[in-house]
Amino acid sequence: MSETAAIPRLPIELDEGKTADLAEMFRLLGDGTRLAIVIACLDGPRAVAAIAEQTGASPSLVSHHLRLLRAARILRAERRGKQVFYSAADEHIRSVLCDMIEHVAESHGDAP
Amino acid sequence: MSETAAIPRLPIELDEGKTADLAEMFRLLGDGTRLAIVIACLDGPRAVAAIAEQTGASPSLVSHHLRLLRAARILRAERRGKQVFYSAADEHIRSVLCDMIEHVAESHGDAP
DNA sequence: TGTATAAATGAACATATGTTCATATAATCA
DNA sequence: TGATTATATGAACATATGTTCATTTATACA
Repeated sequence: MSETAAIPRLPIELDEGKTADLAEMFRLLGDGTRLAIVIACLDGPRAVAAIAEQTGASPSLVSHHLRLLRAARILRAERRGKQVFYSAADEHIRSVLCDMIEHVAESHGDAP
Repeated sequence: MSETAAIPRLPIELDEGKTADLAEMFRLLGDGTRLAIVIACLDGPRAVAAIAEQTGASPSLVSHHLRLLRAARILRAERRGKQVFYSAADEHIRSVLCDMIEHVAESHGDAP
């Protein structure tokens, strides 16, 4: 409404390195298959085969993506016998997804 | 702390199409140059040349990226004379960034 | 031990993507 | 009008990236 509103700032100063780290995180969520894998792991630990079935991707492809997601600490792995269960590393991932969902929802059509 | 906590769910059901839309948004933030451009526009409208200077990218490259960010409604454009000012389309973008910054901060080092 | 199941890994390939350079459009002012 | 500044656009290229297929590692069970 006004042109000089008090807009909250980002919690840190973003130098080039931190920006690159951030971008890397977004890049990992920026693939449909990988994002579906992350979403499949949001509601609790899922085995690789289960993720493959739910997402429609091959177990091999899922495993490749899981390695990246695990390395980035987006997902965490836990072995139980022959199976390895993956789940979200923390709640920030869920928050990020919720905010982006709201953004997409508002962008698609309802201009006040 | 317990193994069956009440975890809040995502605000919508994500079918394949919506997941792809979401991924597309993350993909756009998943490039260092593009993310720097978005960040440069968070604190108010910035002209293209100013964005180029702040990010160190060429005006041409910035313009290419701005077109994608504008099309995805991540940034909005406003012309004033010869210059075009870009700013964040809504506050969700900022929220997404804040959450991801916190995620990266927690992932980098402090395991309890 | 050997067999079966689950997951991980490596190589190879097709495609997508970021960047640069040259050129075009838009707007202001002499 | 012509000249200058500010963005935008298109083509071309080098590189990155997602996927598949074949192979390997790991665990459980007979």
